[in-house]
Amino acid sequence: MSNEHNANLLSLFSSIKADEINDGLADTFEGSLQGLGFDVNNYTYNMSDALHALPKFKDEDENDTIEHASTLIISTAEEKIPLDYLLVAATSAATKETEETLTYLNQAQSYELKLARKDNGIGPLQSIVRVLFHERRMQYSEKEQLESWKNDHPGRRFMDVDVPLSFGITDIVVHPDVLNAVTVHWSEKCSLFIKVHCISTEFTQRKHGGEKGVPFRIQVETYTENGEKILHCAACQIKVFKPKGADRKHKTDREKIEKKPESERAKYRPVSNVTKLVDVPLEVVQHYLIMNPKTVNFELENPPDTPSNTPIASPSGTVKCLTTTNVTTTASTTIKTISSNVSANSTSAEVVDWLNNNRFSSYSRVFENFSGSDLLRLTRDELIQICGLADGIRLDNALQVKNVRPRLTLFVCQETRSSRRASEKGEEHTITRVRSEGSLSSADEDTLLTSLKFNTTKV
Amino acid sequence: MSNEHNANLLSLFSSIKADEINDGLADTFEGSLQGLGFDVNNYTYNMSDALHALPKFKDEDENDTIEHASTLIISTAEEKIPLDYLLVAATSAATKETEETLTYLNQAQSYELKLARKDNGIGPLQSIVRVLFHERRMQYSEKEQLESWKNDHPGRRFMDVDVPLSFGITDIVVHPDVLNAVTVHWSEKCSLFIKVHCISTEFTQRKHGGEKGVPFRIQVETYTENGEKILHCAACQIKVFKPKGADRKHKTDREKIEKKPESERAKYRPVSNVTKLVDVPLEVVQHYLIMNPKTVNFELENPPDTPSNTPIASPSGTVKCLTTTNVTTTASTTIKTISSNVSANSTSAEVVDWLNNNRFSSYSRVFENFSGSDLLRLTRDELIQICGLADGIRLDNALQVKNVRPRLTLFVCQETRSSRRASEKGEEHTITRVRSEGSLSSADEDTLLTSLKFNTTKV
DNA sequence: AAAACCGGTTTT
DNA sequence: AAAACCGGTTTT
Repeated sequence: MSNEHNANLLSLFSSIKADEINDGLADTFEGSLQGLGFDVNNYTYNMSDALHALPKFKDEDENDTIEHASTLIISTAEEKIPLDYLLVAATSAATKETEETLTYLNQAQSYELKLARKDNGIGPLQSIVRVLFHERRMQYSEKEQLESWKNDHPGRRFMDVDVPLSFGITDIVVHPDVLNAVTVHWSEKCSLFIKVHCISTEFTQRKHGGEKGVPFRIQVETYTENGEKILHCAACQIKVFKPKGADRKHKTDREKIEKKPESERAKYRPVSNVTKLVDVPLEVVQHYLIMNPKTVNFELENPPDTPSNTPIASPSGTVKCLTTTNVTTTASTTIKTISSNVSANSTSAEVVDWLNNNRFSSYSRVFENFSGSDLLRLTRDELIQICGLADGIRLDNALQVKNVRPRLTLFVCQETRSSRRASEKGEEHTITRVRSEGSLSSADEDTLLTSLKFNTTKV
Repeated sequence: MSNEHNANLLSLFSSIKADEINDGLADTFEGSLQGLGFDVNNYTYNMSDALHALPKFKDEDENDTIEHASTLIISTAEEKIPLDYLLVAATSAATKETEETLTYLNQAQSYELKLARKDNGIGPLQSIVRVLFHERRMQYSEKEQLESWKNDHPGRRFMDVDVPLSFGITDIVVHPDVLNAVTVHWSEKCSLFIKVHCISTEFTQRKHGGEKGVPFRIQVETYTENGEKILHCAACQIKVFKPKGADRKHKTDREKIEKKPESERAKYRPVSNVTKLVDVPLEVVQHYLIMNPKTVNFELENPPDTPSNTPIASPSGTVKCLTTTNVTTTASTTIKTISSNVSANSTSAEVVDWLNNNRFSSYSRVFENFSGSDLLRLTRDELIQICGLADGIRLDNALQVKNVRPRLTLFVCQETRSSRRASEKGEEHTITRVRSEGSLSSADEDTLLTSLKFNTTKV
């Protein structure tokens, strides 16, 4: 709750020598974090590289001890709020005990992600579910990778939530500019069904077969209801294959392990039908911010129990959001582009008016005899055929948006098709209210801005 | 020699019903052509589809007999000028006797292509060596495929001749706009060492591993010295793999065949260390012209011995080039862009002048202290680093051109680097004169225009 | 759904 | 240079 101690973690990092982290810290970490299933080297390398990337990093500070950093990370591994995230998908048989778990997913297939709270002390929560690159190397170029993927898959998202299947959620928020994350509001426990659309081989260098796919991670961060403070974070490593690819990979993994002698086999993790997301120390979450120079800070609750004489360890150190202005501006611009809308009751004259008012005037002749329902009946692919790729997608998106709240940076996910699908299946769900109207508090807005800052440099 | 009978083969094709060719003609052909190693169905399908593509094709002409076409093709299979082309690369073990030979090549590796004349009756020859798509489907979109490949590989050619290794050639002509063919002049016999840079998987639909690569063909056409008349044509099917891929493919083919029972194995072709190019009836060569509506006719010698009452079979029927004007105009435009040139003796002032006069003025400051030899010493990659991809390649190309003959559509290949490489190796070659000066007769020009018309719609 | 194929890539 | 790996694709 306290904002008075704005300790900037960057100032700590600038006092640690990178080589010392690489050489000595990994060993120190390993014993403490291995039980959590972390690839410790991954994090230390990340941090080392992040330090190199920082403009203010100074080699002459090498006299400082590394105890600070060590204390920092280990201390925050203690959980203050017990939360559990479980991905219902099997782990690979080919990962050793010393390695992080690896879970194979099929592209666009729905997998259940269970979020559960194990205490009763606090109110409703909101969680951000992200698909990130698992490797430092890729995280550095995340913005470019996302941008390039966006160009190759116009109108597509990195990940989606299968809303009709999901339950226990009071709200779900999908920002159209943040392709790799969604925010869900929930209370006691909930199940999200997530679909990942990007596949691991799309980010390899040559994009030809034969290359190992790039690993992603699914990361869940949980914040207080107002989104002001991060409470908890956990993640698991995944690889995403073309449909059926995950099954085949599981099979070849099994065959590979079965061929090994018993002594070798003992080194591997037992396969599990579900993947438990492993806690990420909240300081490590900072790492993703460091990756991106324009998204510097975020707010922390339960700060590290570090001695108060270290640069970072102000007892309740919270870091206030900084550069929110640009984000808000850009987002509200986006909103304007799809402000009013066509309904199934619209006449053809109203359709033409709407087209003209929404920069689709070059298509008003094409659609001059279309009623609202005629237009709404067109599929995305048909719209693309008629209007071309870019405008077709834009028109489809515009037609799907039901209500738009001005001045708000959030968008509603396209519930119509999903809901229809759900009722066809006759499935029952607990509250799966999709937020489509009403206003948000400024606190809500802050939370999403935090979300934006994690994953994009310019929105 | 006679130009008086300008029988247009297209007029014949428009009188044949496509279905009849598909249904009956293949059988008729098979016996006659199988000995030549042709995939007869391939040609008949090609022709059938070509007919469908012709605007003037008329279904009501179905009363015409198919005898004409049958006679036409078989009669021209008789060789009038005995020529032999041999590609020194092994055939696949996995092709059946009923199938055409298939030869695997590694990308960018030099393979010897031996051209030999078996008579002494005629003067010097010129041959066009092309890399084409083997399949009808791909041939239809050849222009688009080439264009797209060009964009993905700026400054690269489909195929090249390794000039230092080659011998017996009196001249070699590489047109910068025709990426998939070269013209060589020779007399008795010669050996070209050809390198193919495009690989078969680059033209599959998804470009991911797992897809069978698209087959190409190497086709050699030989013309009279003045290039006016085609004497002979032969081809072989190839697949091009990334380096070493051909060797691996040969190995897996062998393993695949060895697993089969003897009865099955008998159906396969014996492997050969060399690939003999199989004669293509000259009328079939027309097929490639039909593929492309803008490149209609070419000149024929030794016309088919068909009855004179058929539309096509004028006894010495030659077809005169038609739409040469566009080609010539465009080509001479190209020439202007690299008209004057920098020599090793140029002063830095002359270099700047040249840059300014050749639309490189934005780089004249960068190179203001470069003498001609300084500039010429830069590698292609260095030029790209300095000027960016497009201009770097353009500058490299411009600098490599030694002499430019105005009004001529031919360009000299870049002999400097190759020659240097050759002398380093200390290899001996017979006359490998690269044409770099002097003028060409208008007959030469005609030949190359023919070349152009085969492979490009707009030059 | 499972198995085989395919050819680029990486390892040995 | 040869063998194994990799994961998308095609066949069964």
